[in-house]
Amino acid sequence: MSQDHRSLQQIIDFRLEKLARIRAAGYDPYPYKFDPDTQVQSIQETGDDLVGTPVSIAGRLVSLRKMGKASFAHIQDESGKQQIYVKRDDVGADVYNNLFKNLDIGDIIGVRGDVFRTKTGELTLHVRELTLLAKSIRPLPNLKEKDGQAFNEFDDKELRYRQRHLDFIANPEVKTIFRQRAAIIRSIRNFFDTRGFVEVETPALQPIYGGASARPFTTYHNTLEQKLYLRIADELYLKRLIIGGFEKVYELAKNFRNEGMDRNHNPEYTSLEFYQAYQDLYDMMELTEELIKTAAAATGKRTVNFGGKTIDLTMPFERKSMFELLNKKTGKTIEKMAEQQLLEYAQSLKLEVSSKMNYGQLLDKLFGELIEPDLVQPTFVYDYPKAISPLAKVKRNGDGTLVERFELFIGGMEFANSFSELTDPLDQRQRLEAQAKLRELGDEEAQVVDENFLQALEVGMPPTGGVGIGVDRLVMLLTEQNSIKDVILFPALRQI
RNA sequence: GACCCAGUAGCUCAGUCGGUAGAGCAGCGGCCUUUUAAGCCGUUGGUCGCAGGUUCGAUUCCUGCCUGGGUCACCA
Repeated sequence: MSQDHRSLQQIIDFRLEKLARIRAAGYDPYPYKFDPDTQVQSIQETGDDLVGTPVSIAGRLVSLRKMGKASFAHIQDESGKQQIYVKRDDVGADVYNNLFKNLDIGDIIGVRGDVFRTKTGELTLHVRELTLLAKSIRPLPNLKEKDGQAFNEFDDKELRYRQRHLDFIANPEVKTIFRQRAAIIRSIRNFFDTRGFVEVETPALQPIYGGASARPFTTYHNTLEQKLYLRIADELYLKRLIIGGFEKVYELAKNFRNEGMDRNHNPEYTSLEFYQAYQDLYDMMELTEELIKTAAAATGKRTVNFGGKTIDLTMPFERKSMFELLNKKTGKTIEKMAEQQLLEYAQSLKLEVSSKMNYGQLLDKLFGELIEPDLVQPTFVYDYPKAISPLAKVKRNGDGTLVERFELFIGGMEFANSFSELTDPLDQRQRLEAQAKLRELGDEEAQVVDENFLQALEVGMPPTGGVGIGVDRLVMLLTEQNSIKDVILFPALRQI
């Protein structure tokens, strides 16, 4: 408390004095329970039919208008705000003078009374009994509003993220984003459960990290005397489950990536990965499309406004090969270009490329710059270069440079990544060893060789389709938020 | 990591072409038994993000740093 400045400390001191007066008058400021029989939303919905009916509600005091021997106030519960009318002659002089007069905005109270309509028309609870449920000793932001329009709105993003509880009190509509998030995740679980998938949990602490190209967080286990990594993906463990005979698995996992943060990236984020034995990339496309449409339906939206563009989530998703998109955009035949030609072409477009980049990285760069931003309506892009896809099977009937991989783009952003999973253990070993060479050359995001995973693959893995989806991004899309911080309850911020 | 913007009372913000600051709300005291951004009278509260520099004097100008936001780069 000593770090509070004097003006704030003064407010806290006044509230502590009130707390003491309440105790001295024999009221418990922090009692054990209260049983409200109604939520305020249902009072407002029922309307005049409720007039005269006794109800009890509980919530936080968010406005207070004292007029001597009678007062109006609003209390806010999870469902909304309710005006209450507290009159000395109805609650009793002792409660009014010794308890009610020592209340502040922010206190949590329970009230029993009956409903009436004031002369200005607001359905109001006429309080007969008032119980303090928690005394607040630290002030809230201003909560003034009229006709739904807030004054002195609590909208400083830093304060809102650092003190989320205040955000939810001052801006209760923000809670709907997180209710929708819960509904989306529930619909995802339901989607897989009804299709016979098993939900699993694999290690977040891993002795070797893998399954994606990213930099990990490291930690240390004292008893094992061993370095551990926080997972960047759960892919390799899920594949071991497929090898072991689980044929359909999914996991909603927190991943941790030690990389930059911005409106699309939080260092810890939620991924969905699912794998189905005996299926391939094209089966996964269909499953992914169905899944996203199911999740969208859970929010009741058919179209969303995302990044200033309207996206229709009911239409069939587009399916395009990377070259088809690049050729159309550039007017060239990109697949006929060799690495050197691709480099020169990218340089001619003034893209940031270097001669150290391989064929796959160059193609990925071109695609990211020229095509991704235009992929507004949901589009599956397939035929990825092998060099940047070490966990995907080579494209069937191809020349060996491409793999069976798709990524799903919506609103210019990547939402899903999928492979016909590489199941050839010898090929997989070579690809991971190639990644290890990239690491030696300084690519900190290149993947590492996981001997345990390779040995599992050697036991034999059925043909399998697998998909990874960024759940936070999906929530962003479906709740029309343009920052990942707005769909994560406590986004990462620097400690101050 | 680079660039741009911001940080003044508990909250929302003004302001100082350099002379150590104001408002509304909240708070405190008083009046008020159907108010609703309640009202009326009175009133407390600030290391002006932090640290240096220039200056007789810095919250204001300069430099560095901290925190957040935005854009870009990388990634999901």
